[in-house]
Parts: sequence; C-alpha cells; structure tokens
Amino acid sequence: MKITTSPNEISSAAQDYVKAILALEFAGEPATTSALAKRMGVTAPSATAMAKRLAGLGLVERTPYRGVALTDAGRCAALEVLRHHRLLERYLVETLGLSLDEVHAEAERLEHVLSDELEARIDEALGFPTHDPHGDPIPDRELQLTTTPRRSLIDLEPGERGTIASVPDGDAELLRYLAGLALVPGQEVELAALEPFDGPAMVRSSTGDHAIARKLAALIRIA
Amino acid sequence: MKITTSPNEISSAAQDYVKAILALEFAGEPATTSALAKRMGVTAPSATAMAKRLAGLGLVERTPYRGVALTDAGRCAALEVLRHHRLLERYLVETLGLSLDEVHAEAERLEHVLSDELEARIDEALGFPTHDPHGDPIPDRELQLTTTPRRSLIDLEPGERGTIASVPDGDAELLRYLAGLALVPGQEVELAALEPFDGPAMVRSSTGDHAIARKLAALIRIA
DNA sequence: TCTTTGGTTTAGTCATAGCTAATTTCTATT
DNA sequence: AATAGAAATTAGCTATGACTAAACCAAAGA
Repeated sequence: MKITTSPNEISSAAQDYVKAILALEFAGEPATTSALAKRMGVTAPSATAMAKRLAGLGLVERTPYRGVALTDAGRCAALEVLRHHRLLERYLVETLGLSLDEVHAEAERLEHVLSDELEARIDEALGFPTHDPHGDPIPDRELQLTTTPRRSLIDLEPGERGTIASVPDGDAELLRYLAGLALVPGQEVELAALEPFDGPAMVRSSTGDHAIARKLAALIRIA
Repeated sequence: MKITTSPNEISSAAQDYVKAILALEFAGEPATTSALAKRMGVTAPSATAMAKRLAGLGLVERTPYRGVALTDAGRCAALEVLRHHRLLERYLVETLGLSLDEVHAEAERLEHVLSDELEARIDEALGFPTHDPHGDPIPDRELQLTTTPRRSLIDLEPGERGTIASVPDGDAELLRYLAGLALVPGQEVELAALEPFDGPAMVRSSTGDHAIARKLAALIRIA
C-alpha cells in the first residue's frame, strides 16, 4: 500500500522523522536517538531503526551512537513537509475559520497527502502567503525559508510596546490560553513589568494586564 | 504507525476496500474476490487476505469462495469515506477552483485523513451541500444517502432536452473530454439523434453538436 | 458423472514500522 | 585507569498489506 505522496516517494513516517530532525536543528539541539524518540513519541530502538532507514534513503548522515544530521535531500524533504503544514494551516484558517489551536492537528495529518499540484493551487489561492497563522514563516516554492531574527516578548524593555509576530505552534491548550488573553499574532502588547525573584512577566494586551510565566513570554516573538 | 483517522480506527486500506465493496453493491455486481482485486488494483490473494481482515473487524460478512457483503458497520464505514470524498471534492472546487477532472484524485488521498471535526466544518462552510461537483449525492451527517433515480442522456427521446445532473467520477481523461464538449452538470443538453446501426449519440450542447459513444451517453444522468 | 477451467484460497516472502528484552558503547566519576 | 550509569544498539516479535507459486473448490461442458 502506498501512503506516500511526494515524487520522492518517502513514507509518512519518514516525513515525520525528517520534520522532527529539522525541528531539533532549529532548536539547536543535536538529533540524538533519544531526542528523536521523545519527539516522535516512540521508543529508542524504533528511532534507531528509522535513523538507519533514513540514512539508507540518503536523507540523513548517521554516526552510530552520535545521532543524525540532515543531508541536503533530507532538509529539502523536511522543508517540503513544513511548507505543506504551514500552507495548510493558513488555508484552513482562511477558508474555514478554524482557530489557532485547532489547525495544527488537522494540518499534521493532511500534510502528508498534499500533492504538489494542490500545494501550488493553495499557495496561489492564498496569494503566496509568507507566514502561517501562528506567525511562522512558510518555505517558498524553492523551499527557501526566511527566518527573521526577532526579539521575544521577554526581551522588551519594561514599558515597551510591540506587535506579536508569532506564538508557539502545536500545543492546543496553550494556544487557547493565549487566545483568551488576546495574545495572538497581530495584537499589540506591552511588557508592563518583570516581577522580581524570578516572578512572572506582566503583560498588557487589549484585554488588560496578565501575569504569564517568563518561559512562556520567551516563546512569544515580537515584530 | 497510525494512518487511521476515524474513531472506528480503521486503516486507509480497509477504508478503500469497503468503499470499493459499496461501489460494487451500487453497481449491482457481487463483491467477489476477483472483482474486488480488480477495483483495488491488487492481486486476488491480497483481496482474499483483506476480505478476511474486514470480516474480522465485523465490516463484512464473508462466505469463502462466494465473496463478501457489507455489514451495517461496514456500510457506515464506506458511506463515511464516501461522504469525506464528496465533501472534499466540493470543498476543493469551491475554494480553489479545481476542475472536475482534477478533484477526484486529490479527494482520494485526503478522504482518509479528514477528522470528524474538519468534516463538520467543511460541511457547514459549504452550506451543507447535497451533491458533489460531478452531481453525485453526498451522504448527510447521519450517512443517509439520497439517490434520486434519474434517466440517462441516452434515455431521452430524440429531440428532447434536459439538464445534466451528473457525469461519471474518477476518469480524468474522460472528464476533460466531456468538459471540452460542455457536457458538465448544470448544462442544458438535447439528445439530437441516435445514429442507426448502433451508431453514436448525437448530442447538442451549448457548444454545438457532438457525436459521443452510446455507452458514454448512458453514464450521463439527466435531472 | 467426470473433468476441465477459472476463480479462490493457502503457503510462504517481503517491506514498513512499531514493540520489549538484552547487550553494547560511551561518558563521566571515582 | 576502572567502572557505574545513561544512551544506543542488536535481537527477536508483532501487525499490516502487498506479492508469487502452488493447491484447491465449484460451476459448466463432455
């Protein structure tokens, strides 16, 4: 049975793994077996086995006991999946009005069965969008990913204002919480204060003042 | 790895099989091993194996050497897939302007990863459509399928006019041919004549007169 | 009734992708 | 330098779903 979709003929599972490896690279963490296993919700031996398969496909460079690194082909495959994911998120939000916390899970399943043709049609219909609804950049047709270096909300000077550029993707609970505080891309915010003794960040949004964890504030990017 | 999507937890492959069995039932053909194998593009032993699996899942009643028949559960599963397929076709045509010949293949892949939630959202966004772009009925939320008995184009009296209700789904080449003759759902047509000696059907559409095979005319339904 | 033949099923493989249990390797600490 | 503990790997199993080759039924014709 074929589950694959891209011309490259790489399985859904393999796509998910390269995506996870890319995410680890973005996070600056080494793509070790255990890190991969954790991200994929799989046991270590399963991750080892897949790492070997990916190496066999030429998608990663594998050093036993050392982890894996994406090859150019692997990075392309991962960026392709990322492009699918983010385009789909945008598409679902625009055409169905899905909320920020719902889109991720849907796109997660659709991303593997999106043909190049349909990808292009969606891209066009949306006017070649550059960012997904969470504010993350969408790789372009050439898989070029433009990552604008941005400050976190936590890096604002107390009293400084800014516009939210992005919020973290993937955690629906968290996104519902943030939406409840009007902390979503496009919204104006002010870092009112950083409470002392490692206290929370006081954030002023259109709905008032809110105390949120510093760690969370660090995940919110400012334009 | 999970490929399944519905709460029932039935695999993409199983979904495709029950869909094929339903199609055979609609066509009035018995769902024998070879018929199934042919429709699925698979060898007979593969079809036998899947028939057993489906029986194990309670989706079909299997009589060895006799073929299979859908149980109520199996029919529901199949109708659910059909609903996904036809809703998606409608969705893609409305939001992206895909053409009749393109949608089928896309929906074919997407139908297996559509969540109930997303299905409901699409249904709502489209205004609870009753028919897909080819004119085939979409099972409703209760999986009720309203099949209006319709005459074929071939059954019109020579000189009689009518509006095309549906054209066959699935064959992209054919659909491009029909679209080129303006023989698509909603279009007015007249059966100008049936050429003698088993000759073609002369069909008058908005683009003029066209000679098409009788077999093909029999597949075009009139409202 | 017997036999032929086509359709069906069994038997045995393969690939993917997951698992547990056992083993091996690396690393950090004594 | 030796060794304990964490991380990684191997070994061996499971399930799905496809395949070929071989065996087996069943409906029809002699």
